[in-house]
Amino acid sequence: MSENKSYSVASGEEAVQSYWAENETFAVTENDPREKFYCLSMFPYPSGQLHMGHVRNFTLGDVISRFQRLKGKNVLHPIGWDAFGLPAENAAIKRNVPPAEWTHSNIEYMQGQMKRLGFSFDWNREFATCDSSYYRWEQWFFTRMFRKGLVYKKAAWVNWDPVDQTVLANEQVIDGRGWRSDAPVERRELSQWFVHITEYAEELLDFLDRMPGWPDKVKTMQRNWIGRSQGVEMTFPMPESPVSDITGVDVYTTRPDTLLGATYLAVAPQHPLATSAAEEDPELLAFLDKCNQTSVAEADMAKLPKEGMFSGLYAKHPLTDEDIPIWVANFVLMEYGSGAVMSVPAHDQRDCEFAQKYGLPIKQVVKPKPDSDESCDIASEAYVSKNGVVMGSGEYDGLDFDAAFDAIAEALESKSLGKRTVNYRLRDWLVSRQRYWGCPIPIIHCDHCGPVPVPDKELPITLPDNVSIDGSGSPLSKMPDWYNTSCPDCGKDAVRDTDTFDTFMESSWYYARFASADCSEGMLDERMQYWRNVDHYVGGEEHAILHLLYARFFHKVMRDEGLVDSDEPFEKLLSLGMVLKDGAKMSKSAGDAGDPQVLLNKHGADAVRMAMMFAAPPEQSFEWSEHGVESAEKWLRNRLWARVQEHLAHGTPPELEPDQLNDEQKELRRVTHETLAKAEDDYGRRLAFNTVVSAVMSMMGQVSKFQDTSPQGLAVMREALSAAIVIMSPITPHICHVLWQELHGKAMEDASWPVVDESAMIANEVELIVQVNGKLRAKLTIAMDASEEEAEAAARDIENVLRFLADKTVRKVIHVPNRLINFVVG
RNA sequence: GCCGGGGUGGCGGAACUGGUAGACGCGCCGGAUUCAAAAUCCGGUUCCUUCACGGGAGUGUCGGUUCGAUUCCGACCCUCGGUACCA
Repeated sequence: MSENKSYSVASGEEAVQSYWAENETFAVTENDPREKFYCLSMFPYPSGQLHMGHVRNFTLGDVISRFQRLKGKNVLHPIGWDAFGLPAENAAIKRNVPPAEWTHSNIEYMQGQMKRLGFSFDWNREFATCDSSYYRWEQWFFTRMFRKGLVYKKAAWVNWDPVDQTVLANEQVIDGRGWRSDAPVERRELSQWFVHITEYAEELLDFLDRMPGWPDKVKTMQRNWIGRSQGVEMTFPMPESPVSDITGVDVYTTRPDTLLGATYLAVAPQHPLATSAAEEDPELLAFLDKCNQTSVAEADMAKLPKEGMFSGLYAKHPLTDEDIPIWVANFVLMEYGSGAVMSVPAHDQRDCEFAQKYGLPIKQVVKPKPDSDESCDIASEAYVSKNGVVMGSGEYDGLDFDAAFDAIAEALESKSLGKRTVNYRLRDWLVSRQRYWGCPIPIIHCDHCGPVPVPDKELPITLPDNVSIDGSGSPLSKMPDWYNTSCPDCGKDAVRDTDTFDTFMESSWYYARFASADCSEGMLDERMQYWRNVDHYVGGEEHAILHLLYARFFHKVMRDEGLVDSDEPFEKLLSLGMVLKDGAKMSKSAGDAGDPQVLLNKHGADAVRMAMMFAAPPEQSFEWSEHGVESAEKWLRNRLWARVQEHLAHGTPPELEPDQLNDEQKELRRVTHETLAKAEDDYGRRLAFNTVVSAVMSMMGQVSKFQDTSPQGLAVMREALSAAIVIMSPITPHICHVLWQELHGKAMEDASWPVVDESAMIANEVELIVQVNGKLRAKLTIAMDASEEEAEAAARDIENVLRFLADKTVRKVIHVPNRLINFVVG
């Protein structure tokens, strides 16, 4: 072995990558005696090139996979492509390149980048969601959901670009205008497919309490998103309604105790009562038009100043029969609930501000309890507490929240004007998109039979490729050759649905497909039973709600269809913080920010991976800087590589004999085993890969100072270097592969995590902190596990401590063994 | 607006269960090596004060609990993510 052998990034890493490819090192099967471990990084959208957010995501998944392999697991670590979506159509419009072609060339390029980064993927299982062999089973599954009654059609409001004559995604609406046409967006009502996720709301909520492997932060967000509440659904009757099938205004409230304080109703601008009233009121019509010229995005709506207008209509109060005016308000969402709310300005802050603005009556019906210290000044702000007692409500006066809730609910129930209900903020999942580059919805519309699911034997319904995309309309709806067909039930002329699925449909079950990626007989096969449940799912925090909730829902529906036999898809979740560039999330819309290619060429994959892992703990967002990459490369070359080469030049040492070591040798051995123990804990439990790196750096600092070339000195050195290589190998697998081979003549992938020798970690002395009144005054080296008496005596011997104890009385001594002793003086 | 995070030296971050704030690295400063430089190696580096020993302040802001708070509680400021058609 040559002492001068230098570390070469380019040739070295690519040779190791070829070795992995030729040996299919990371291809796994189900016929394996080891315990299985399924590690999955959220698959990427093939946007063109990887950005540093991808590098972080896949490196983290790779580190976890490689660590679990060292721990003796049979690790499945697959990769695929979330290939349908808007950017491919945008590219088609802009550069006149077909979405399929654009997508496939992006995939090819990004595959190359992934291989160059050395990820331990089982490439045999790779697929893209735009492969008909994949989406075929999504179509098949949708028809199962259709037959189960889990899907239905309903009108929904979309952003409409009046110039391009097309539906806009929220992202495509910029300051209320279409991104290409710059025309003010309008709202338009379309008939759309919905999936009945609310039917699973209770279960989706309940299981959050049984998912210890998920971060509380994500579970809290999902809980709030589902938004379960208990309240009362009631009707404000309208004996003289202008709309024939409306006989009252339905509202839901969680505060029936304040019902007697309701002074007006507010309906959404899209509510049938509003549109009806506007027919005879040009001013109201103008207001509705104005309301309909905003995007449908909740964030945009919520930022609008709260505005409203009286509709001229009244409803009857369900308990008092009083006339209650009906207002139209821009903050009421048509999509949520019944599109109408009852307003109690005295006890709801938003209602209060609205009432003040428009001079509507404010009627107080709850007051603080006499012994309460709550403040209540209805003139300035609403009193929203549930701890008060009812007043000004006749027979209900004096009741507390619970009693008033029940009494008023019963009164409404006895008049058949209301009932107690559980309500969810969660809305059903709108899955239809008026776009081309997505999975065609497998439904045929027949004038005689209605919507009919495409029979299994006719699946998949593939996308036509001779399509022209010019940014106007919905491409499939302009292709009669494609959509004209016959009804599977009656055989008469019929048309295909020309919408495609929301791409969250594809990402809701891909994790399961990886277990049986090549199965052509069904959506999943028995191999899913072996791999079932992703043990560790790694992905960005931006997916904390939508993607993860849809995937959990899909899993439960698959379970109810007998396709999987567990309740939840992901045992453990690692929710990654954002990699920011100039303070914002890296994404397709942010352009090419953070292309790792230059860094890979210059410093190699190990250095890029190491710099990324070292930069911050996984859950934390941070601003990416390239500065760490060069220093990572230097450390690998000048520390790890150099120390191993020096060591190899001394030949093979004898067997390590722990009992024969001198103090210095014991000390290095203690550091080695403490580092191993810390790294194992950081990898397995804490997921703090940044501190794994810093621990190894510290350890290598000790190694560099250790100059002992005696036989046992070399043996201790060899143990230390071997530990450093094993610990680093999940993060910097290429250089570790080479060094391990040189040190042990064996393949790195056959190595296993060393057993920590507890006896090597025992120290004789500890450093004790000495405080006076909680302030650090001295440090003290003392025997391990010294008693309080010994510690106190030793501390009282220190000059600086005595200075602070002089002419004071020690009132208390706090001793935390092996940590500190604190004198409380007065 | 609403929901959920985050805020620690010049910078990225560490401090794991309330017990030494600033590990490790970048940057910077000094030294060794060199004819010189690059590369490499060694040392220093929160701020104020002190010749020094030491002392004081300090983890977004203000307040609280505690012998002791980056850590727990309350209010606020800033910032990031999500907000249902970006993925």
